[in-house]
Amino acid sequence: MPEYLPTTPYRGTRDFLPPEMSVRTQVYERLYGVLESRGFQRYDGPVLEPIEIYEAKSSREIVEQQLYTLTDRGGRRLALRPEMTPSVARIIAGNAGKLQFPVRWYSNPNCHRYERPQRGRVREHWQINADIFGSESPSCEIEIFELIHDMLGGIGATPDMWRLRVSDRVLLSSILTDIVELDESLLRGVSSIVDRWEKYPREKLAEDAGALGVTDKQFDRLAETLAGGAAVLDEIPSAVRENSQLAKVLVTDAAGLVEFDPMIVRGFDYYTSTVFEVFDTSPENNRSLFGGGRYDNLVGLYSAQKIPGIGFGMGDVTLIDFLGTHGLLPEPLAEVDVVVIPVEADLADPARSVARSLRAAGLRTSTPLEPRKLGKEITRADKAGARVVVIVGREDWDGGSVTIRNLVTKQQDQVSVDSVGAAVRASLDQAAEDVTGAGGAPSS
RNA sequence: GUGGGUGUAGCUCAGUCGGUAGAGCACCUGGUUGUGGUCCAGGAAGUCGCGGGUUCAAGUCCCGUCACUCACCCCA
Repeated sequence: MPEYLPTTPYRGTRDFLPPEMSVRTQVYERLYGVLESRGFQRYDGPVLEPIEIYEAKSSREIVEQQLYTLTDRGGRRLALRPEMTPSVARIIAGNAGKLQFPVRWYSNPNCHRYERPQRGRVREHWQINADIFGSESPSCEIEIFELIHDMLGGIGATPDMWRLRVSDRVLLSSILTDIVELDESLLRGVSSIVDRWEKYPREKLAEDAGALGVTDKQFDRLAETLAGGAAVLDEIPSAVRENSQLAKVLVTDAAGLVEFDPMIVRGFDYYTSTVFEVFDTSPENNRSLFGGGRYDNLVGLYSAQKIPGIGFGMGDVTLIDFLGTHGLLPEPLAEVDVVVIPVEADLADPARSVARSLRAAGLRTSTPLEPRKLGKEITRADKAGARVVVIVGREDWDGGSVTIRNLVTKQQDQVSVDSVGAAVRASLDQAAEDVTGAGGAPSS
């Protein structure tokens, strides 16, 4: 008995068969289209990076528990990238001399984290990253917020399906030190408690805060402040607000793009000001979809230049879950539009010739790779999603014609070889009209 | 790292009181010459997750293990 190797993909990674790949590709292409319509340019980088670029600024959990690491033959310590931001900061720093700042960049890298797979989380995912580098203007925040609206709109989501909640690390620090009157040494620990605020019972939060050294009075003040939401903005000293990118956005028309919410914190250490997170509003998928923020010091790890950045990462797993929850997933694309079927094996050459002219006419066309009975081939063509087959028979061909059969309308016509492209196209258009006419789909 | 659920054909699952495996769908072939979806007939396809134990006998009982999955932790 031979011992076979496993066919399942490595834990937490996925194979994408053509139908799933088609769905993913269609979603991505819409998103790329939106990004490029706003002048974002695509870049890419290596999946392997020196481990140090994560040790410096990513969250501690990522580095200590979730990094895939390896040592190369030269003894260099490397990691599979768990996220793209450190890489893009490195690329920006290394090429700053030839770039015209500010730049708008995007990418769609696969990223790896060693963790336990569950809904919405795997070990390898693809994450669209969109970032702006080289500007401290709050216009960058507005650009990113508008981009998020456009991207979600571009994949069919309506504004009631999601919420864009924003905060600012500068404002949060002020809330914690000026309003709650915490010592600065507690900032990090208490920020983490704020991050978990919605997910835990009050007693648990109080206990954790107490363990850090937060007094009951301070905790109550914190709870009261967070419950007040945006009202806290008025209490924050104006000198602080001048240092907050987000505060500047919130006094413009663009304030309507977001909801200020002091409970938004996010786990990465490198965020310095604006932070934001998009949530699904559906009760069935009530979760954070993606998020990002401003990181003004990350490029500074690589060079003396001060190049601020702001951006976000949108992962494919949560995005596909979101689209599925709201019934927004596109249908997989059919294999081909047309299959050209020779009735006899020795008509394969004519069939390929007809197929070539159909492709020249812009139609996705295939021919059978193995000879089978005509009926079988029509079945296969139908299952492949072709709406038209072209039948190349001996008598027709000798007389300079072929037969086109529309699998949707069942209409069948004999046409001259010269006009086959136009005839198939007309047949496809007719079938499409029949479908939309009968379906009565809403226009929006 | 912690806890729960589930592992039988490609898929969804059944399998009684232990007696060495079934259905539906899908797939392939045929129902005579160049016409699909229905119908009919036939066919192929299973290390019952894996290892051990109990037993004359294990898909079934016991132990272990692995995988998948959901949740926690944390986060995207």
